[in-house]
Amino acid sequence: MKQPTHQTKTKSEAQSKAQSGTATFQKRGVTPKSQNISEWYTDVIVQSEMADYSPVRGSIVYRPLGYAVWEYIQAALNERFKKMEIENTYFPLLIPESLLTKEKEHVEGFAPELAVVTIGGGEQLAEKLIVRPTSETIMYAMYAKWIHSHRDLPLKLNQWNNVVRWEKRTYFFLRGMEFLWQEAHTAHAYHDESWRQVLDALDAYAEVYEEYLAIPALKGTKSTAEKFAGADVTTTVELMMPDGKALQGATSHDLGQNFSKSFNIAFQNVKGEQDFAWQTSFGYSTRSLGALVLAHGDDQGLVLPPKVAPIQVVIIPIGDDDQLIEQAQMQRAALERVGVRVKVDTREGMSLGYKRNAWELKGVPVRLELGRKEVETGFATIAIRHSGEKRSLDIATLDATLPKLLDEIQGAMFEKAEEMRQAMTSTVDSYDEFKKVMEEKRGFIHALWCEDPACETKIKEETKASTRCLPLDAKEEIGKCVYCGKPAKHRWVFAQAY
RNA sequence: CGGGGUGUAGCGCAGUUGGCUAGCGCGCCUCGUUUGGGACGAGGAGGCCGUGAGUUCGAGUCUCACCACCCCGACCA
Repeated sequence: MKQPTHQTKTKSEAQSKAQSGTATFQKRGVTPKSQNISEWYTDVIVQSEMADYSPVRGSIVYRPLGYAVWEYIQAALNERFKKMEIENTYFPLLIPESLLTKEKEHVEGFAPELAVVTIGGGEQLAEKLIVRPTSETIMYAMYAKWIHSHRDLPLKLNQWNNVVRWEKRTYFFLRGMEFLWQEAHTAHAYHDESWRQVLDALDAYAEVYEEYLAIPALKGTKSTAEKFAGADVTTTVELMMPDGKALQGATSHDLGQNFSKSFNIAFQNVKGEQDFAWQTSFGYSTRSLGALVLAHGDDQGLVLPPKVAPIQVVIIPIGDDDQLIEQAQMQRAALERVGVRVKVDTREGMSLGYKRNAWELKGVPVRLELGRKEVETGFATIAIRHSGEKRSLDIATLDATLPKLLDEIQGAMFEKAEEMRQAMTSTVDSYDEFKKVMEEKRGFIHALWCEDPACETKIKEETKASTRCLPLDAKEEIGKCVYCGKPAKHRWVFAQAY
């Protein structure tokens, strides 16, 4: 089938869009999600003003709406890190080349996507500086300096920063030349303790995805081929998107002693012997914003779960008489007192329809309309963004009913995402079945695999599906590899990755 | 890195076999009338036609080179 190119497509679409306002319910300028999810995705992000393209290739600008969502995520993670006694720090952006090359697997993993500074102050640098693709190396150089005794452990530091990876192809939030994330790096005296840390971090990630972004998270371990360069074990939270592709939501790595041996992070243990620290690292990036858009958005635009919505309730006064505006402001004050984030849209010269569409596009969970009718009856008209449902609520008790409604929405959005994921999850026992699922609907596929990387590669080549993880709760199941028929012990989860 | 496409007003685009003062829609500004699902009228502002060279009496239009961006595939959070 011939794929029309983006440009010729938007050309014809722009024409139909301009004229189709009355013909369909389509949001002006937003490609329907079902028609082309990738165009829809970009349209929604740009037009909701979450983010925009920048003059730098592959790098985007996080606009206030996008950044505010990121700040809620940061707050949620910081809270959890604090409980784990992880402290925030900041390390340099530029890393001396010699440091980066210390861990062999690590360099090899990142070499193709490094940005390198060779000139500084108009002069060739004696040693090149690497723009960090991640900070293991520079942090561990310092860890070596700071850690000498078992009493210096555990050391648990996090930083919120930006990293650069020279991606060939970029995509809003999901894959960028520069992205924002947090990277935490811990060092421990014992492996059981560091492994516990790996899992605790993974739990925190899953919690934030589920409780804040309302997206179910599948926890598991990565295959050898998919693990982080330099890690012994990589654990992951995998998310299912509505188009049947999986997104790696965050990763938490057991680094063993790989880095502590190359960076000489050594300490004297309780017995007085020299030992190398057991390390972990874990990260969560702005890719999660992409997951949020994909998972919940619809043809009307963005849909934000209340917990990460900068505006949870928008009040639109219908008409511009002063009493009405005053009513709206009073409601806002009352709602703010109970912790609801509210905006009153008093902009003049815009029709009601225009405002409704504008706030729908921006994903505000609840729209509250106050007009003559509402004031007379004492009941406000409420529109719920994610379901499109409308309700009538007693104005006098909004400060009690709206917080409850927001919780209800948060829960309903998760339920909906969970149903979608279940519908997108299959268990197969033959390769024919496997291929059929990949052709028809994709999604998560649970299949027995012998854990031979050769099979993994073949499956990926033939179906585009790679191993996403071995779920943490997977039970041992003796059987035959879905591809080669050799003995297999576990059912791995496969999917096409974003 | 391979394949495709596009550069003309803030955005989306049209611009005929080269021709005179470069156009349309949306958006923007001013004034007025409006506001229960993207309001209307009148007036107005806004252009090194991606960059450079060439052909020509004359280039948005033809030729060449370059640059940039977008889309599709192999790698990555």
